[in-house]
Amino acid sequence: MARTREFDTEAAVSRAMELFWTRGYEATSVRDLAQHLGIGQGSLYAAFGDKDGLYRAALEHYRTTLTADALRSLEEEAADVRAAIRTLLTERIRIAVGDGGRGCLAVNAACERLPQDAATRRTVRDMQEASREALAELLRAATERGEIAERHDPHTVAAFLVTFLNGLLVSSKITLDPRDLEPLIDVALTTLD
Amino acid sequence: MARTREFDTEAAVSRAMELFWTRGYEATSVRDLAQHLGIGQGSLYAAFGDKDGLYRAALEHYRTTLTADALRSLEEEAADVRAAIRTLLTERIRIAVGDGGRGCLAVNAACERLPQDAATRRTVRDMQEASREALAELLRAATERGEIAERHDPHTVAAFLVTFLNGLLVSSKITLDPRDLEPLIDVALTTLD
DNA sequence: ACCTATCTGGAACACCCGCTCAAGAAAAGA
DNA sequence: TCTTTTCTTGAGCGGGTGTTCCAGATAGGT
Repeated sequence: MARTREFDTEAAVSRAMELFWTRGYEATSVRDLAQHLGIGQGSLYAAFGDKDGLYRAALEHYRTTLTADALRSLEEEAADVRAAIRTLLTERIRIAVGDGGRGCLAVNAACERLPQDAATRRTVRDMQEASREALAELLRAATERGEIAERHDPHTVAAFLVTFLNGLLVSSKITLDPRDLEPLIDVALTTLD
Repeated sequence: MARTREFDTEAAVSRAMELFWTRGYEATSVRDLAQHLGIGQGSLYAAFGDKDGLYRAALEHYRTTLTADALRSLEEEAADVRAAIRTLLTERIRIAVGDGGRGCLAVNAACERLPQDAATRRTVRDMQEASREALAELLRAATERGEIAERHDPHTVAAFLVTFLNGLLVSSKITLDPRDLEPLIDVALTTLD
């Protein structure tokens, strides 16, 4: 009864995410996007409303893929918190130095679009709170097992780790060599002793 | 022999810095800038070359004013490293949450303009290396006095603190309430025990 | 008081932006 | 096969961009 959409929406969002990630929001034009996604501008607007709509879809895509990766990574090493956290942070650095130092889309979004864009603030805050809570639960369990010291509240340590990760993701854009950053993880992990 | 410039260049750079700081590079138009500085666009281009030139001048102004503040702050509490570092980080948070969460111009610059802009990468890297070295020297002296433990190399701890500060400056844009962030400083400072 | 060099604001330029719209193409039901 | 509906592309719209240029103003040297 009607013509079907020719392009895969999720694949398009994924490609848009790549572009926004390395170039930022303002520096990426709708023409660049349409060309990169392999569709016309009309299709883009029909599917996503406007440039900002596509950006939010990209940010949401980033959240889900990253969350999935992180959860998988954490479950693999549930036995050793330190190892689990080290793996998590190391992996995030590895991703962030890619493409000449693209960093983290969420951190980039916060830096470029805040304080003006309230929607971005909410999205990023939600992402970080989810990470914080997952880490807090991990730390709480490890404290119960006696694996780490009790000098700090698990929630506070979790918040510390999330903020430290923000820092690593910024530094990844400046430094590019993971070997300069990885030793900092060891320092951060001594807060668990 | 010639007409003299009517506006104070440094004051103009300072006001440009304010605008770039809260809005970012791309989202700030040359017309906005000229109006905010109270000069015509012709004068702006005569004095700074182009938009990017004014941005670099603003970033340089940021570096000098911030460095001056930081050095003054550090010298005041040279007797107690922990207090000195806590004061430094607290003060930076206080500035970063201002204006609805403007963050740090250097961190914002890195996030918005890297990896494309090599000049910005160099400037920001230099700023951070200077901070790192100042902190490393502070930590080295404190280690000699037996004030902090020797489990980590001072240079590594200094790099850790700079990266952690990057994280705080990002989190300041998202969270806005210093009281949510200050406890994280205590966690970070336990790396010195 | 005149001349010259540099300043001044703002109009004008070419270009690119985000976005819309019209005309044609493709799929599914009659 | 014809119709209907939604897809497709790309030209076009109004407006904003970074930048240039010009006519007038203002200072100091002669």
